[in-house]
Amino acid sequence: MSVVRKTKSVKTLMSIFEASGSALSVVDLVEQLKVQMNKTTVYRILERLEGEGTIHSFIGSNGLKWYAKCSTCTKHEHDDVHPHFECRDCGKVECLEIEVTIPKLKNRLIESADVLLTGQCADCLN
Amino acid sequence: MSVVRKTKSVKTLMSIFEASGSALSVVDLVEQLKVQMNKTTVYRILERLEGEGTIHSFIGSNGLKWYAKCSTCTKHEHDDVHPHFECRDCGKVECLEIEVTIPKLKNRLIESADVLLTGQCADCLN
DNA sequence: ATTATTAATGCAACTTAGTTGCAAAAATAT
DNA sequence: ATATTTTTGCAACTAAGTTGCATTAATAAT
Repeated sequence: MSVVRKTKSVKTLMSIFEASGSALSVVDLVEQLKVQMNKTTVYRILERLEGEGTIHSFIGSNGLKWYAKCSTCTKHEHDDVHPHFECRDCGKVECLEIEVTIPKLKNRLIESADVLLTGQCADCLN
Repeated sequence: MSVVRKTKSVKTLMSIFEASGSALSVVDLVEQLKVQMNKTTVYRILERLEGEGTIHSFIGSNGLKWYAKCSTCTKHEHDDVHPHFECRDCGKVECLEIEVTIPKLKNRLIESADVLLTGQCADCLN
C-alpha cells in the first residue's frame, strides 16, 4: 500500500530538497511550484516522502509546517532529538547537527522531542 | 498603552487558568466559552494576558496555539527553556517544571528555545 | 509493445484557525 | 455624572490545510 512512484512532480520536489541546505515551509513550496503542480499534490507528495523516511517535518514558530531532508533522514532509526533553528530576521530554518539531551521523566513515556531554537543566524548576526 | 481592564470576560478566563493545572488550547477555550463571549474576544484577551506576563503561549504538535499559566509565569524574567509535554492519547498538554539545557552554538545567537515532548502521560501509561 | 491495474494528480469545494475594521458597550478617570 | 479610553461583538475576511471524485500517468502483466 502507498507505493511511492517516481513521478515528475516527485522528482521535482526531491531535487528541490537535494539542492537546498535548509528546511522548506510548505507554504513556500506551494507558492514556488504553483505553475508546475497543484497545491494538493505538493501536500500529498510531502506526506508520502515523509512516510518513506526521505524527509521529515516539524512545526515552525508560527505554527506552519516545514520539511527538510537532513543527514539523519537517511538513517533508518530516526533520531528524535535533533533541533531546528529558525532565524528571526531572515526567516531561514535549518536542522542542527547536534543532539539535545532530554532528561528522563518518571511517570511519563517520552516518544519524541521537538526542539525549536529561535534567534539570529550567522548571516544575520552582523 | 494597552492597559488590561478587569472585565467580566478577563476574569472568566483568568479563573479558568487558575483552576486548570494543564495548558489550554485556544480552540478549546473558544469552544468552551462560545456562549459567554465572542471568539475574537478570547483571542484578544489571551494576547493581552500574555503581553502582561500572566500567561504564556506555545505551539502544540499539530500547529495549534496553547496557553498556560505556570509558576514561572509569575517571575519577571521569563524562563525560555521550560518544556511542554503533550500526551498522544488523551491530548493533555502540561508545563514541565524541569529545565532543558540548550547547548551554546557558535555563529548563532539563540534567543529562545521551545521544547515540546510527546508521549504518554501518567494517566495514560496503564 | 499493448493492455490492465493501481497510484498519483487536478480541480473545485470545503473546513478551520486566526485576523481586521468599525460601531456599540463597558471600564476607568475626571 | 460625564468624559475618555479600552474592550467587545459582529460580520466579513484570509490563509493553511483537507476531501471527494473524475482523469491521467506509472508500473505490472500479458
